[in-house]
Amino acid sequence: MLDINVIRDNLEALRAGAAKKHVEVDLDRLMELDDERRRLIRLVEDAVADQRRRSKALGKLSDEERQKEVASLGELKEVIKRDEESLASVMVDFDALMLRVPNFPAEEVPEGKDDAENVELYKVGEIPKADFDRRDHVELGAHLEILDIERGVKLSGARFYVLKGAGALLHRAVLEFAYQHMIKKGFLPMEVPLLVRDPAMVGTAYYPGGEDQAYRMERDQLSLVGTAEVPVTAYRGGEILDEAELPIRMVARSPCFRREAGAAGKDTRGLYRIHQFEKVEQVVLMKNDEEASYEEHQSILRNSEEVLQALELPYRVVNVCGGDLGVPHVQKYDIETWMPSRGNYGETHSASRFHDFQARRLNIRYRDESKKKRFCHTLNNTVVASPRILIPLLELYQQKDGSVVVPDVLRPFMMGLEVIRPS
RNA sequence: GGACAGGUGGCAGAGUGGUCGAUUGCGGCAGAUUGCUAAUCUGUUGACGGGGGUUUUUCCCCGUCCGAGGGUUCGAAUCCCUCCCUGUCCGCCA
Repeated sequence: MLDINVIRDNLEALRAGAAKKHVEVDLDRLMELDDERRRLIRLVEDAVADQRRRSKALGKLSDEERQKEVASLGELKEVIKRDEESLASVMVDFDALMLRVPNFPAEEVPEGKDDAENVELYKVGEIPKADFDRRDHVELGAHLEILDIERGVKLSGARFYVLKGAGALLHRAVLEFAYQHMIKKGFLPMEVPLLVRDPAMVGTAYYPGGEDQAYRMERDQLSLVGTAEVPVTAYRGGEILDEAELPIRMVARSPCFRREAGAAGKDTRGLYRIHQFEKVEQVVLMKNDEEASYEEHQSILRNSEEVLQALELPYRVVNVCGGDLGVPHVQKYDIETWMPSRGNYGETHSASRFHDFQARRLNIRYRDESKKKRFCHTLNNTVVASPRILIPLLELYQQKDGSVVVPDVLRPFMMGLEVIRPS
């Protein structure tokens, strides 16, 4: 959410920003609603002040005067009630529209309407050539008996899977490796609720707009999170922090649930697009400083690159274009890891910078040196998401004989297993 | 799930229809006192919104906020309803 005053003062810049993001938002209507809202607030408050004064003065009046005054106040009460109802109805529309006003995209965000126009910034690692025909992860997984998609679908439907044996171990190993990597860097490990109330979903800007992508337990009014970003970012919601506490760097490992509505028929093979996966996510809460925020964005991007480099997986970093940005974003970098079966890089990480957009919705503030309250800045990035990362891991580490070598850094997390072979 | 008791300012804790935004204590901040510290004394001390003023800071006026939302009333922290949360006991349960 943006400050209404900032919106008023930068209306044209915001229009341009929304256009860059290819987001439709009726800012003229917002201005009308804001004018009406301010007018009604003044009207109601002046009337209430009058009502209070006259009500208090009732005791000093004679019986006859009091009777007349009470009758007159009764009429005033009706007027106030009517105006309050008008205000409430304007506020409903105003608040709903405010939640849909997109954040300003950064200068360096490229123009473009969808992910095809994301701009590659750099590549790391050579794409290895194999002197044999590689199997894709689905075939390989079946051959090694570590991945069972058929029975996953039997249990839960399309886009579900079962990992077993060394597959289950590899999944947990890559997550644990990433988790510990972040803890060593000073991030605070967190275990958080995965079912959250609406304010957490709205605060992180998944709602409104993303309702179709989330599993919502209507009976309990809770949503299964699609990322630990939601509970971890919302964790300090409503609080006023000490500046000395900042930045707060947190890391959480959690299951993630996504409906993938609208993706029917897309990426149907294998582990790429699934309803349930696990992710290690880094989240930063920091002071309200655009330059520091930018630096932190670079820093959380590097943290994840370190994980891919330790796994020796080739990847590239892209600067996400306006049309592929979400409503809350200032800027986003995706990391795409080389996936032989796709013959291309596939998205494995997403590093986001929001300025105070989420913090304003979540009401996370701190007192700065001059004791002034300011909204924090928030950022986050994937550290690793599995099983999607198992696609390049299995496909690139496979040997001619159909076995898969376990990357060195993961062996300690796999009870020393060095090579995955059929049982 | 059932029964009971509660939710008041950073914390503790008064207040049961009318100068209550709220007694008091602790904490915080400022000052006094004292070689320093501690102790003591004095003062001060919330959030959000609207308007004015300044437009960096300070300031002034008004409104709202006693878990949330609704209701009764000329007037609600105080009465009523719904929901949320906490505690205790019972039931169920990984």
